[in-house]
Amino acid sequence: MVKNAELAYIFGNITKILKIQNDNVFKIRAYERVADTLENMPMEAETLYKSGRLNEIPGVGTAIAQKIGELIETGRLEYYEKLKEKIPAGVLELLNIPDIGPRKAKLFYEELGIDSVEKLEKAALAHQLQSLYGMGKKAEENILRGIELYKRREQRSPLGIALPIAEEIVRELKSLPCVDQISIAGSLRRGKDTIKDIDILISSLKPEKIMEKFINLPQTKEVLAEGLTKSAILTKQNMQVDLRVVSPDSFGTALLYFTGSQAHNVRLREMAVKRGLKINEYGIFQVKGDKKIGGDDENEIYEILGLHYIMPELREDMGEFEAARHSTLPIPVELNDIKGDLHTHTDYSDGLNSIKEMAAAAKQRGYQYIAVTDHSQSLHIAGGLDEVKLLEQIKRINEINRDIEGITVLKGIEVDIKSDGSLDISDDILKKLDIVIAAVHSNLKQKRALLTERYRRAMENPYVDIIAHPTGRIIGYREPFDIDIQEIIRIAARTKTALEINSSPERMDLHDIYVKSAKEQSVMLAIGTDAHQTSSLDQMRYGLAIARRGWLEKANLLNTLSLKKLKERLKKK
DNA sequence: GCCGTTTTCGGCCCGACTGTTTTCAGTCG
Repeated sequence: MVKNAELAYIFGNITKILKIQNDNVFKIRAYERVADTLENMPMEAETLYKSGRLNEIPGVGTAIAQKIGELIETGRLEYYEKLKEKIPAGVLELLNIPDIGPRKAKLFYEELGIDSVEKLEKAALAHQLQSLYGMGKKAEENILRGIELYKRREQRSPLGIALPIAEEIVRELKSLPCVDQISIAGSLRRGKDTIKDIDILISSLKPEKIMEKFINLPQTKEVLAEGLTKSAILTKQNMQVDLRVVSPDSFGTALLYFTGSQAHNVRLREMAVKRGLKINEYGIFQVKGDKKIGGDDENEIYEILGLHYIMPELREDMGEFEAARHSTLPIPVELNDIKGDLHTHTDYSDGLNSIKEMAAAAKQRGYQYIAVTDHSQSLHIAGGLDEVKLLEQIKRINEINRDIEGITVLKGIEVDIKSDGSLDISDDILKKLDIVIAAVHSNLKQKRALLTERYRRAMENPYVDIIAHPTGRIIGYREPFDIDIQEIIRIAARTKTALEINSSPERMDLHDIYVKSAKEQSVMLAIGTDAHQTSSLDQMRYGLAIARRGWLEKANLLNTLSLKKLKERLKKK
């Protein structure tokens, strides 16, 4: 089985090589588009290939269809092999570094023979890059900073990437009859926005059978460790997966132990000691006589320690013990509390699906409403809407709302906040919308005070309801903007502007710690998937993880409100 | 390389910013 992800990876690499070779930009775009589509489409390309329907994939014509066919049939692609002879893989790696594009990669490779990140770093530290045409001191510094970022990205994966990989492995292991209980553990279970490796815990009386299956999974690229209680593999996506197998009567304490965080566990064990108890991964024991008094159920451990159950997302030793003792733990918001998505795109800008398709997909997910918030005009590349086109879309949505039942499409916009804090769409037009999301997409390196001021102006606009992806970070690629986030939270509170929890895996923005402080200042939050296609509406759960880690309850979120209540709550137009 | 059919050939989203230039290339989104 050739996975879409593998095809996407290869077409992505072809794209990169063609860019470095300075090939026809439209040809490059064609490959790039296909790589992107392959990665995100729900249907397996191989399935389509077998029924002769590859050309149904948008952007796939005869040439690319032939190449996909060759890959599926033979596992390799002659065209790709030839390209790789000219540009080594290490040169492609350079493109993942911020501030390095095809031109610089080519320059470094041809002039200095740089074909790896390590060599690039060496050359930069030796100030060899400065002398190259078009390069200078600052460019060299930027590259060194980019390498640092890049290295960190290598270490952690976004929740939205790691979780599906983990779930697939869990599904496969679960098929073994000797598996008693199975759970994802570690930071992934705690819903952290980025994950270093995947931890999976199984209880079983036949660990050898489980380990055998595990190290021979189709995902396995390399076996890092192999034992009866603990094994580790590296997947084809270079993600480390640790598997632990314990006996059924230890599942609860083992899960507690492997879920962490370490700080949480330390506190928990300290509390046990004070009660003459001892917790390890095999159970909770009375120190006197070493008598086991529990261990098969997580909840039981908290109970024995006189605590309410603390859900994994809160286990960071960030006040959860105190809250558990005083019965002030949040009542966690659940996926079925979510009544709608407040940040989506359609084919009016850079989305893939029509308004109707997005609405139908939202309805299918049990929502009452979906806000269509396409980009505004200054984001040209995303096909941002000018006022004429926006008015046209408003009209279209009114028609659709008359036609469809069971879901309401909210008329919205993701309006660009310009460098001076003014908006990209006039108030006269904004007031015709149900919901206005404002976002910064340009001039990202403004000075802290200036950028914060820019946000202030936007939030003070009477029509702005939500600030999208407030810190602007792209995980592993772009640091959060240099903004005074606490000041922004204060302004949000004063202006009754909601802050977004953007669910797209690479953003996961606002970060949980700021979500919590926003809640503490009575700022409303709104989870938006930023979906550019129907399937991405499912990313809601990643934003939900942030919300839960941010101690949010139903009442702290705009999109747990019914349609009627939401409309009352949005800024008065 | 894909797409459409008032085009089977000629289009195909491009503006802002940065750092390096002395008029613009490279990167980003």
